[in-house]
Amino acid sequence: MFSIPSLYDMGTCSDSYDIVGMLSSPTNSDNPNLSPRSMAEAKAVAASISHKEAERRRRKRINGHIATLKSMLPNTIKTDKASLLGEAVRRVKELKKSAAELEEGPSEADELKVWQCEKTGLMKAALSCDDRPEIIVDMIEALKAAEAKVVRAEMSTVGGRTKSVLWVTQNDAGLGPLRRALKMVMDKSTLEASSGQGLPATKRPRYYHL
Amino acid sequence: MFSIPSLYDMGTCSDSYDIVGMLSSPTNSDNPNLSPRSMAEAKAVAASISHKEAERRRRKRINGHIATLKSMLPNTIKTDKASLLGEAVRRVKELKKSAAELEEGPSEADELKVWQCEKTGLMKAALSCDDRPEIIVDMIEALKAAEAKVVRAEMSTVGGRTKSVLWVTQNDAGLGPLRRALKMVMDKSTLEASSGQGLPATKRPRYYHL
DNA sequence: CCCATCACGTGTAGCA
DNA sequence: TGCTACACGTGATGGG
Repeated sequence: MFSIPSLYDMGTCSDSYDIVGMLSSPTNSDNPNLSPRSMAEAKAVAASISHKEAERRRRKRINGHIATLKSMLPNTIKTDKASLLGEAVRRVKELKKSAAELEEGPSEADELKVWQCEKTGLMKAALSCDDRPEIIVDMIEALKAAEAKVVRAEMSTVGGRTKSVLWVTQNDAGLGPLRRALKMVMDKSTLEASSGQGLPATKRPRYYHL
Repeated sequence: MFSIPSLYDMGTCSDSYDIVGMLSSPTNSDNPNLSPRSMAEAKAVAASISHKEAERRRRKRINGHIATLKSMLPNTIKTDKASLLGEAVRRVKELKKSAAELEEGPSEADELKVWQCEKTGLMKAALSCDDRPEIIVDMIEALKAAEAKVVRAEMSTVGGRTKSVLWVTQNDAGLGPLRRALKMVMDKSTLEASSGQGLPATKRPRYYHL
């Protein structure tokens, strides 16, 4: 199978012991006419040490990165190299998830999701629909009517679409009212988009657009 | 790229040529009266095997984590193990920075920063001040006056304080008007906080609070 | 060719 | 003493 006889059979275990002696004694690099045997061996030795040092450098690079990695995520316990990399994996995964949550922008289709974040205990809501100037005010009013206290919000608008992600403090009312309130906001947005500007005159002429 | 498991992973290629033989042939663990020489050697061999396999497992753990790391950050070029870890460092640093930008919550002191994001080309603004119900409406009006189109916003409120981070499309007006507009919003917030509710009656009685 | 990278086995130091 | 984790040197392999 993996027979590699040619190379090593001859050299037979001259792995390293005598080479140190060769390294210092002959030193015939400048002298061209010398035993080709020792010349070849000297070359081999030089290659070996070069290889050794290269590998050393490589290890230093890797371990250096691992060290900085460990310094920047205060894992404290489990200073284990493997566990540390596991932690790094966790962090990067976390990053990708939270970044994808909103940064990916509003979705093409209208969407409303309301759920409970078991990590923080807060209620969370994500809503994407057509953008319009007063949507923020409508959202504020809807949230007030649902007695929902928003503790954090992220929103983005691109290409006439908008997406909002809300963190709401838990209250006894639960998810239902929050979902209904936001659904009304979303539906109003789609309605106004389909019918050509059908708001009578009761609307405040002032535009609130973030 | 790396990881050529084919050769050694399976039982193939009995890495330890004679040891397996030693392992099975003497089998003197139960026999007390035997050459103590060979017993000691057998123990040593067993220890060596155990050690070897343990190290193998450790390597597999580390490389496994590195593999998942590489799979989840599509670095494409530079599949190098060291460079990969460098990329991971970059990503985690990025995460910590963007997370610290707002998630750390509003600062204790009033603060307004307006700058240019060279990465996205957008103008960015971060503002933290006392919270009040109509601050969002005020911000909207101020931004409209400054002709600033907000393309993304993150805001959080905790303990009566609020912090907002805004991404604004670049316009010829530049950073100045944007800064001035937001400064007025911030100053109004601090003013109302110091004087006990000093708004006349011109204010809309309705509260807009996200 | 040489160079860079990898997986491997081993020596060794801390810890139960 | 056994176990765990680490750094080291070495053979093999693939790409300029």
